[in-house]
Amino acid sequence: MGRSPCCEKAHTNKGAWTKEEDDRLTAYIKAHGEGCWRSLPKAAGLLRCGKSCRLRWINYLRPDLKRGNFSEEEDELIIKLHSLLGNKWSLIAGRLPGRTDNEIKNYWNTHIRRKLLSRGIDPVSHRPTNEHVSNVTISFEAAREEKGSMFRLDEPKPAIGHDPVDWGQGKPLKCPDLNLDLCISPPFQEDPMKPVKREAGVGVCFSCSLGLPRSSECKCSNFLGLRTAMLDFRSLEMK
DNA sequence: AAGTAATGCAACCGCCTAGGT
DNA sequence: GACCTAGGCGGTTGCATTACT
Repeated sequence: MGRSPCCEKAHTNKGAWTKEEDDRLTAYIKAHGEGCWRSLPKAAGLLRCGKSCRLRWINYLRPDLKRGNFSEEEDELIIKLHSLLGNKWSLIAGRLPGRTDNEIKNYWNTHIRRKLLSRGIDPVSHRPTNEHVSNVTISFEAAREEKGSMFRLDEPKPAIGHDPVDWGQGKPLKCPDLNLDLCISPPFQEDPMKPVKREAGVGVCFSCSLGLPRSSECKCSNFLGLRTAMLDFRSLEMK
């Protein structure tokens, strides 16, 4: 059994909005403000789903929207933000006043993707498409979105420069997105001819190397079994 | 001029999450 | 903690327009 639909589909219009519907929605929101999208259609006399009203208002009817072509600066900012945030269109839109997530998403898919590909850049990874080295990008994006993280990207955009380091109202960010342009190489060995000597507290037991829960006898100092099992940071070369 | 393919974009769909009970 | 609801988001679709043959 699935969720109940967000509205009564049998009695709702679908497809393109008419001028009259736009006028009704605009007039209602101007009079009563945004909010309670579920009940809005009925109150405004619209045969539309609440979600549809919200989308129409946010994407096309809001008075603060900037219509028209994207500038070169906006292009570059979108590319930069996408390289940091990925497909977080709403967050990207939050940094571009007057632009909506839907508009940016469409613009990305129709223009910027092609632009990057023509430059020989992969629009997903933002790396040259002919790059053969296996790269690892370590991002704190996921952690950042959690409560209590060092800073939040969904804060209102300060009227400072476009560089992410400026987003903290001029204060240096404690943890900007970490993109070390790392690549994986064989594990570090001071002298490849010497056998590796593991000191107490440095080596890992078998279970830790597999990432299994630590046993009571375990004296490993590894971090989630990553020290030698997966990520010996000494072996991550800075490019 | 007509037919077809490519493109752009508005709108929808389904999932996720936060907040309330 | 479980459940429900509304709002929000990203992916996808479908239609109108434009470009090409």
